[in-house]
Amino acid sequence: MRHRFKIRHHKMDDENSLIAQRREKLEALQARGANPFGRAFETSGTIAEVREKFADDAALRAAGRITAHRDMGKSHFVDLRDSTGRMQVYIHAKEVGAEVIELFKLVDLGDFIGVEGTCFLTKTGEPTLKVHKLELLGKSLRPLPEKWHGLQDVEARYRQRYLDLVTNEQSRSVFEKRIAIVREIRRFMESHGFLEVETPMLQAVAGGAAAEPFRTHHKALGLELYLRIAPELYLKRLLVGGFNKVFELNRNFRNEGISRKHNPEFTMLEAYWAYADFEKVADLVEEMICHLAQSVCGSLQVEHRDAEGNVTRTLNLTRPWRRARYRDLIREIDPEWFNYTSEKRRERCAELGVEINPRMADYEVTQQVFEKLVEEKTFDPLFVTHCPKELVPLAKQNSEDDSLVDVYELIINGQEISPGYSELNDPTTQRQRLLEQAGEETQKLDEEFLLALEHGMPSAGGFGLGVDRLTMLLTGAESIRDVILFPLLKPKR
RNA sequence: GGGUUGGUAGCUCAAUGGUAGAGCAGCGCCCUUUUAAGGCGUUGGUUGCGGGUUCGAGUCCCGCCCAACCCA
Repeated sequence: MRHRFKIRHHKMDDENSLIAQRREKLEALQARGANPFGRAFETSGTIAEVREKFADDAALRAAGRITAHRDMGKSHFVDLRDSTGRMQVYIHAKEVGAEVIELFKLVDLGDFIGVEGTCFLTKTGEPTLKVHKLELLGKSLRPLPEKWHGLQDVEARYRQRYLDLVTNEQSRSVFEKRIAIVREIRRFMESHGFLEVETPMLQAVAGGAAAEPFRTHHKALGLELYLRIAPELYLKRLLVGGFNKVFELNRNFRNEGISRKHNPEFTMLEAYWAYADFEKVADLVEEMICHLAQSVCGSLQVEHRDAEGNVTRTLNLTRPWRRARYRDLIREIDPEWFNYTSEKRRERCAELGVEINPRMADYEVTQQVFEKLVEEKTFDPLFVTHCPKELVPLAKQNSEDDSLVDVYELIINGQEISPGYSELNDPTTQRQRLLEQAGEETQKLDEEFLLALEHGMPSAGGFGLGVDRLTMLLTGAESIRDVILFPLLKPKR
């Protein structure tokens, strides 16, 4: 910003001159008795609201961050921005007191200011506030990223998300959508009679899923604890306790690899519905995701775009969604698949370009085919039902075919989005399954949970829904890091 | 964990092994309604870190750090 402000060119050791200059302006402000970091400032509303109230010659007050400055000599145009929009502000040397001009000389791009001004339209028709009062509300000591390209560096966008949000419109829009998704999930679940509950994140036994947990320690109790990998076993205790419909929408933690689809902490919706089954749950999830798409994207046709704005894919969420049995989907790849010997299946994998390793059991080989040739190629919603029990050991067995379990796996956009179960409520079977799953590590058995089941749990349907992945598919984000405000990164240095 | 690509000024990006540059931002000057304002001038660098090769390294080699993508 061009000012007739004398900069003393003493260079600080650990700072570049841009920061030194701003510090000098800060000191100059303090020397004048101005408060560079401001106080409460009454406004006529958010910037979007101020724009709505805009009327010729009306006096309005607005506050925001300065993101641009156009210096015309005696007159200055400043862009004031908040999360709701942008407002042009006009400062004229002869029409405003010398005090305001002196103050304005010490203001930089990135500073927060509050102004009071009169509405007028410029020659080009831009609604503008002609300033007569100006107050500093927060001095910025570091320059913002460039106005035109914004912050491009991917690493910096994750580490300094605040700069990403300030400069990149599309990034802020993704997070606003995420916020709306979370809000609408709560509204939807509550309007369907589900109660939101909170269950422990610190658990003595990390159960409810097969995943590596994070360990932590409780000092006063001298107790080793785990961050939960799932809330399932506590939510089921609540069914035992007589709650009919419960859900929890919160963080889970898994101490595993990081990828485009995985962050060590991630947000899940998990819900249990007494006297329902996986098919009723599937109906509910279908209805909910359609509601979310409609309210957040305004359509059931969800378009994904590349950086240039070209549509790369359109997901069609129109109901009813396809439901198909696991084995039928495999037969669509190869009608004879289940008549083959183990050896023949492995040969077919090679022909189909599906990589397998020799240690895999037959059902794992089939699952590889499923993942590569069905899941990764399915974009419109698909409920996969009647999975083999080996894949989902903790669900209820099918009453007609005990090699199958009563579950669905919902696939959208080539990813698993939501699993749904007819929940296992037989304590004896549940104990056997958990024992098999725990193997040698019997300390992983949640005896308190099994005790609860023995008191009687109603038949129930349950489901999980990955909120991060759902946000990815509704916003078209390619990476989970683009839908998590502060994804986990290694500390720099 | 493996492979590939990348890390240069506050930001966005250039630079055959031969004096590290541009635009924006900043600073100075001009301009009384501009819109990525404009014009003239100008400051700013431990090229991620550490070694090596070379008369000479941002560039080539080795190691390390961080990130993105792919694979496990």
